Amino acid sequence: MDYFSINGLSRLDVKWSRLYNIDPNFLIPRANPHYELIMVADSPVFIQVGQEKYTLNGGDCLLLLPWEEHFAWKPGGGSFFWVQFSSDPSLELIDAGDNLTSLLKICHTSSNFLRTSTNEHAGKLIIPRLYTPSRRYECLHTFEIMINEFNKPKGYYHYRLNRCLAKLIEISAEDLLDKVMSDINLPASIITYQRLVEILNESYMLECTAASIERMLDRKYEYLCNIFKKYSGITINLYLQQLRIQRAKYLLRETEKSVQDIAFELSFENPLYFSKTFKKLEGLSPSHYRDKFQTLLSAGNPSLTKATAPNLY
DNA sequence: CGTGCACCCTAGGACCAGGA
DNA sequence: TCCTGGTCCTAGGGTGCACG
Repeated sequence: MDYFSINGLSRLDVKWSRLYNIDPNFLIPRANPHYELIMVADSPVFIQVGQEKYTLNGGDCLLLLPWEEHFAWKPGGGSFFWVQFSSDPSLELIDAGDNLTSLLKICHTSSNFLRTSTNEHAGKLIIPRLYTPSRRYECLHTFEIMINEFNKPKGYYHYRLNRCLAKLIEISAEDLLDKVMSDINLPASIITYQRLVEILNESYMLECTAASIERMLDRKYEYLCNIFKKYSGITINLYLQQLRIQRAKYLLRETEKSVQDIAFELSFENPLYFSKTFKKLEGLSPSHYRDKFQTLLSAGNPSLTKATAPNLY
């Protein structure tokens, strides 16, 4: 069984959505450049994807990858809803050999608590290639809404289409999570981890020492390092650095404060060390970052404001 | 602001205790 | 016996300082 992981902050874009009544043309192999989600309205649907033959019944869903060849492996059949969409970043195929339970546990409990600007810390959703949603009538209804929006486009219909697609993906991911995780109680260390993240988020601009964190959580710092690394995949120090540099970038863009003042504001006792850390994480020094931003701002793009300049976040 | 260096603190692994 | 929470130990990475 194939599974895919999709970043919780992925940009989903619906390209097309229709109800397809199966006709003889479906015997001819076809492929398209986008992801395609199929949901059977009238069964059966005899569909072959690559070498795999499926007989889908009402309510069954199947996810096809871009350029994946598919066709009817025998004549006849009913109809299915389909939606084509793009995703940025792309969906990742998960090796069938992986332990799905631990993977879901990690996805369910990990880095989504971290408050940084990078997409890699967004929670991931795991969805199966082939599934029958428990809320199938809600899914069918959602497909009907999408097709209606597509047939009579008005107002912000494209935005509503994308929301519908996100809902279909969410239902699929929630189903899988419920099925696999129903008998698993999350360990107490998750609670400690959540409280730790909360403390880091609130105090990253102040002096945040190992001793003070130990006091606040009444746990050995070594243990806190362990669970933080376990659930987030990064170290406490790196996370604090990311939060501080994120704030530094904002101050460099939006204020006239000197690099030294910003360093002190972010509890860097040594401005030189601040520059070094900034360069390590961002690839350029604070002053270069500010210069680059100013250059972009005055490069003639009238829509570029301080709050919207790209490539610098 | 970049680089080199020395020192110290952090993080990871080993280990233990307790509970199921 | 396995799993989870927690502690101890130590290698090496992080940090701060000096200098160009």
